[in-house]
Amino acid sequence: MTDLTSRQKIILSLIVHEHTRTAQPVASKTLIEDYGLPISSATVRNEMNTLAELGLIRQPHTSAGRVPTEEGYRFFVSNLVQQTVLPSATRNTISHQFYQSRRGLDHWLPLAASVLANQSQAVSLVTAPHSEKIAFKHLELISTRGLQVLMVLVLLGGEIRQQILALDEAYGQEVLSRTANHLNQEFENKSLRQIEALEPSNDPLVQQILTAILDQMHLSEDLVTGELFLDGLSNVLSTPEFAATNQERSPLRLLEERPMLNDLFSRTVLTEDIGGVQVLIGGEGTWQELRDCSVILTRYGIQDQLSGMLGILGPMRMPYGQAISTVRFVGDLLSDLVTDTLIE
Amino acid sequence: MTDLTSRQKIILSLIVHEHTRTAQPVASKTLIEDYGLPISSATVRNEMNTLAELGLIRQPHTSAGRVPTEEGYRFFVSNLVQQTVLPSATRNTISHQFYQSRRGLDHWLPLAASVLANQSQAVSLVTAPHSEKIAFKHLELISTRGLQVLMVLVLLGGEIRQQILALDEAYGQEVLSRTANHLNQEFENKSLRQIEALEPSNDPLVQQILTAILDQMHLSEDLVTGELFLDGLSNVLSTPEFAATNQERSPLRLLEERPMLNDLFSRTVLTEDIGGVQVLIGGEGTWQELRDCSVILTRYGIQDQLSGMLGILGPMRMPYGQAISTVRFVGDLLSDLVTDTLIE
DNA sequence: CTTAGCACTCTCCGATTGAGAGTGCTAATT
DNA sequence: AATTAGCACTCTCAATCGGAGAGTGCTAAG
Repeated sequence: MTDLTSRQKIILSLIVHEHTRTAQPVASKTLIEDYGLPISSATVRNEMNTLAELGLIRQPHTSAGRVPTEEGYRFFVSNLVQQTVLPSATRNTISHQFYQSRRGLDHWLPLAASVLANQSQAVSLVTAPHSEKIAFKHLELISTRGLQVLMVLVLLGGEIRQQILALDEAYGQEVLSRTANHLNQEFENKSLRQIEALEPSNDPLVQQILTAILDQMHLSEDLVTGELFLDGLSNVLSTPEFAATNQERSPLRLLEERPMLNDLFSRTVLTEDIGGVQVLIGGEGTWQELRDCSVILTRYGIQDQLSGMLGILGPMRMPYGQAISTVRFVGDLLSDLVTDTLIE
Repeated sequence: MTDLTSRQKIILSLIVHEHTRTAQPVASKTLIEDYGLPISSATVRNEMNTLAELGLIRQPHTSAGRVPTEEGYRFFVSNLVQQTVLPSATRNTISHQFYQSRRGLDHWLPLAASVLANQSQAVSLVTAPHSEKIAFKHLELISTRGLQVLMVLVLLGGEIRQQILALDEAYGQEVLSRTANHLNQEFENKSLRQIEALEPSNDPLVQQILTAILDQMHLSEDLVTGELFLDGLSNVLSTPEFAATNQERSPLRLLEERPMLNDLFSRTVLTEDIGGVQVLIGGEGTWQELRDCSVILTRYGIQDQLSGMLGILGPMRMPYGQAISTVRFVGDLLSDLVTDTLIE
């Protein structure tokens, strides 16, 4: 598939670049004039014909300029895109924002979304990191009033889940604390499966709490529950690709449908895989809504322990080089932060 | 201001109703044909002239039908809107969703947003409830590794805040638990101000933790940090009022700007106040972006203790009766739930 | 005060037109 | 064999025009 002459590659790159800039079909004359190609427009047109036969570019209509096809973008991203290095000033500014602020994912995740959106001028998505293996870390029972007890459950990895329990019987804070401590010793670092396998207790209080703990751990197992941070919606509202001309078919709809998003995230086999950064171009036949869009995703965190997804969604006509670099950079940054603050 | 004849009120109501339905200017003939008014179109036109002089309706251009003005909608909402009662089937369905699911705000809030969005076919906003007075409830220190400690802070009202502390010196879980218990006894139910007023401890560990606690309590004081749940974006993407024709001026932009949102929420003096539900029509001169939109808001929770905001944002042309009822219903529902599970 | 009647105005839609952009093809050149 | 100049051709886009239709405002009669 790499059997393009170097001149054809240059021309394809230029078409992609120019079309990204102007959103217009690219004329042969534009290329030689604006980019100073040392050949004539007729030659460019001949090459364009070849590229069109290969399905990499197309004409919106006879006698118009050329536009990259989905395939064309794919070829470009796989073979031609040059990773831009973010200017060190930009990198420093971004890092600084993360390291100066209070430590904690609750700040970092929205911040990551914000940075991604601003840098890429697209929509950004960041999911909260999620443990591969759910395991118990710490339990706390806090008496509130009447039969109500606030249960705070900390999982390995640092995920915190809370629930209000309505107990069958009133217990003092004294008893609750003792029970919690007892369970803390018994369960520490045990996985969901291990806890499930333990034989049930006779104590009704323990039984009730155990049920709640298992409930919460099961919930935490589902990706669906994880928090999702979005930003940059306003960046794309005005672009034609996101306009809701085609009623109800706007790509933004995807962002509100958790099942679809999880599907998107869990798609491990993506067509383009650039050093951990995955590029999904034009919905890859699966997502109608993304026909004119691209998604750039990466996983961050710690392999097999605590990881999340982060990426951007923008028009297919997108500065891929910069976008990929930005996603990678922010991903690496978050990975470092997560590693530093891992609860184990 | 209520000095309209009853016939004028009927005509205004019908114009509002019809325009809400069709989004088109309303002709005099339409009113008598579709709504069976026992008068002629000429009479209707005369009345329309009066209404136009009062600034309640206007013509987009000479010889077109009439459209309600901002003032017209305001008059309608203040004087004419009839609160529809949600069908009991609908009410039951909604209640059921809340009461069947696991108890906990983390489920209820997104659910409320989803219900509001579906019912109103507009964008919904729900903020997490927030304590008026920040006060300490419970502290937990969990040793993780090295110098790192996970601090979990429960505030009165049930808000949970977590932070990872990097201590100066390594302490065992033993010491941490003792310290936490000690602070729990000393601080229980104390407000931020009271804790600030206490004289500092000599223990360096306590000092460091106290700093973190106060930091977190201060953060919790800012509305800005509260979580915000949105839903129903796709409901309005295709409506002209939300289209980003006027670049960067889409009402949806507001939803990404926390300062603006807080401003909106904190605006206590709203022009229309219907039994706790506030209706903001056309941005009220303050929000340019909302020129063609309306916001229906209400506060839920427990007065002076733990409360949040919830509401919808839709086109000015909106079925106010139903929208107001829905907002009120969901607000009351959440208030009940919050009251039931209050941490005190 | 209400209404029938009618002229008037303004929008909307389709058809028409001309200019301009950009191509494809052919024949000449390197 | 590859490149290029030249030119006719095609298609879009924007502007213009005109007629149909919707809806009003006004006047005069009931």
